[in-house]
Amino acid sequence: MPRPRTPLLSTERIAEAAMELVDEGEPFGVNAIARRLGVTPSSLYNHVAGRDEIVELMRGRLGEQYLPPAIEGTWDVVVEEMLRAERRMYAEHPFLIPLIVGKTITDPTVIASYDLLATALSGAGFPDDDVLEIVAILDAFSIGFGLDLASPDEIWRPETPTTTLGRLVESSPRGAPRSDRAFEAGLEMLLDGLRLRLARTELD
Amino acid sequence: MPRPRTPLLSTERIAEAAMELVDEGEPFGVNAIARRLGVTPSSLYNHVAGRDEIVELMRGRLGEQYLPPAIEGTWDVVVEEMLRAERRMYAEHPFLIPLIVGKTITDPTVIASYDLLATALSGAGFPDDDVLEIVAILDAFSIGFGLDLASPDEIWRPETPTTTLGRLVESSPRGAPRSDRAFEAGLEMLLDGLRLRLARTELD
DNA sequence: ACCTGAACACCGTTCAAGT
DNA sequence: ACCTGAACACCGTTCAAGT
Repeated sequence: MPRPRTPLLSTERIAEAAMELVDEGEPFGVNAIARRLGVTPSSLYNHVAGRDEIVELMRGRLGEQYLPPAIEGTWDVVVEEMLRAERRMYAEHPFLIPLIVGKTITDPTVIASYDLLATALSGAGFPDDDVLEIVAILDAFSIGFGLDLASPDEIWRPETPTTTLGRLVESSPRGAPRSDRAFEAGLEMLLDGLRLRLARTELD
Repeated sequence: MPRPRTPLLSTERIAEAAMELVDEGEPFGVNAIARRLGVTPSSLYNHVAGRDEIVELMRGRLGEQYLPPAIEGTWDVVVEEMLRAERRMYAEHPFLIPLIVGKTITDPTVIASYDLLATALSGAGFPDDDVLEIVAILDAFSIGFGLDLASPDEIWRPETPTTTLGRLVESSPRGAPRSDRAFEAGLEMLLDGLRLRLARTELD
């Protein structure tokens, strides 16, 4: 069945199938996507350059869904809203995180949201030299807590005796609730820290 | 050359070859390790259970090299020393990070260092329910900034016009120096935030 | 323009065979 | 006990052939 009159594939259909795979926690790959679409792996190469481009397609797709194109309010509201949006995104699609980690970001929607953040920080009075550094901090924060969500329920498996860790691992909440509490506490620290930093900057 | 009188392999030699591969940024895998050791891939399975166990071997190896078995000082000194140790570890072996991310930690040395941290926090007066949450924050911080080191030099590649990001990406420092500055700033925020949190706890 | 099928160079893992 | 070599079920990617 070569060259159907109406195309079987498109970047959208490929991205959609890829996201389904990722959300179900299935192993992600070109072959698996092709299987899900009832098509041969080589067919995909008529629409995308390869595996990496499919990952970037997913990043963009989620960016459109979750990241606000504009935010009203002071710089700290922008930071908070953006981090909460990323948090929701990662919480609802945790398995995407290991795939996008360490890949150059090119998707326009996602670039635009980093730009929004950088513009807000710059406008608030953070020196140019500090802005990208702060964006890096925010990113580390976001990715770090995102990975916390993607982690196995059992992060530590002590096989030797411990004085504190073992006891806590037994008794403490696991999974999403613990991670959410940690995120909230971390977010508060981060915002306080940034406000303090801006106040110090303004003293100069 | 089957069954040499003195074994060609051992977990140590395997871990060593694996680390060499990772540090050189070469693709990591069972086959590549075997090639480097001048041996058949299947030989490795006489010493390790598979790829995942080799990754955990590397984690343990680095833990022994970098993580202090004990730290003198107050809880915040413990936190700072531990994070700096992890930072050095990740900075000198950035390509390991994507491999260990999201894998259950079993290595005794690494478990012991998390235990050290948990014991210090618990002894300082942080409530039991908060300790693992804080450890999760520290971990997110550490991994987040570690990944920042493992990232490509070019994190963002704007292909559409931006108001602020593009300009900053052109002019700002890249790579390790930017990441180091961000780490230091983040560490300070984190420690201030935790001290504040403890002070609040002690008011109750 | 868009899909198939064969082919290529890889993976990680298992297992019988050899000493 | 420890290594080899063949085998298996996968990968991602390329490319000629077909309409």
